[in-house]
Amino acid sequence: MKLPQSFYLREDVVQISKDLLGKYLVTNFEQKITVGKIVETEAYRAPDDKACHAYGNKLTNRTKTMFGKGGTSYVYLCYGIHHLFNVVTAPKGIAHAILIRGIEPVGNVNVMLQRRSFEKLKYNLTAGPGTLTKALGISTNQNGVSLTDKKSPIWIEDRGDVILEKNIIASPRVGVAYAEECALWDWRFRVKDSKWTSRAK
DNA sequence: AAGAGGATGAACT
DNA sequence: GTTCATCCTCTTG
Repeated sequence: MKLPQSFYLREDVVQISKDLLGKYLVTNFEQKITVGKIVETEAYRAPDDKACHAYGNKLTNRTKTMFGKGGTSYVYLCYGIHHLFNVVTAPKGIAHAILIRGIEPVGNVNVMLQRRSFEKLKYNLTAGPGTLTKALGISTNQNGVSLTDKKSPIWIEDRGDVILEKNIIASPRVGVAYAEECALWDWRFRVKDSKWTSRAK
């Protein structure tokens, strides 16, 4: 079943990041439904997190999506190449977001292979925030869309999988060395033993 | 108006 | 381990 708005409106973005592990990210573009099980996430939290785009509650044309109501998508272009998909959480006005960093392909895998120009299935099909968006067909066109509307092309499902706390590995976030002391926070979460997470650096 | 740099990935040596 | 593709966003003047 589709996660309800209440799931996203909570204010503990770190807890929600862990809750998202084992949930299913689904997209539906051009009548092609693709599904991936979430196995890696990262939390970002304004105003105190220096790694967050909205650090200090900085409001710009880009970050305004993060201030929206929990349960919307935040997609932005990274390095001019990669479209990174985030889930906005907390009530409107609080800029929290969760970057989806890794999924395990489980539905319509052949469509994902096509989108990535892969001949056959390999672990790097969907490991990493820039690759999974390509496999699922997500781009900055979907910035700000709802994840809970009936007609939304992106949503997240709970299919009953439970990831035990002991099977969640927490570590520092990747690529945020500039964030000083916040770079050490263990806000990156992944499912232990999953082969579909991005490689640690 | 211009310039620097980024929540990365892939292809190199 | 290193390099580079590539463009939007934000800061500065």
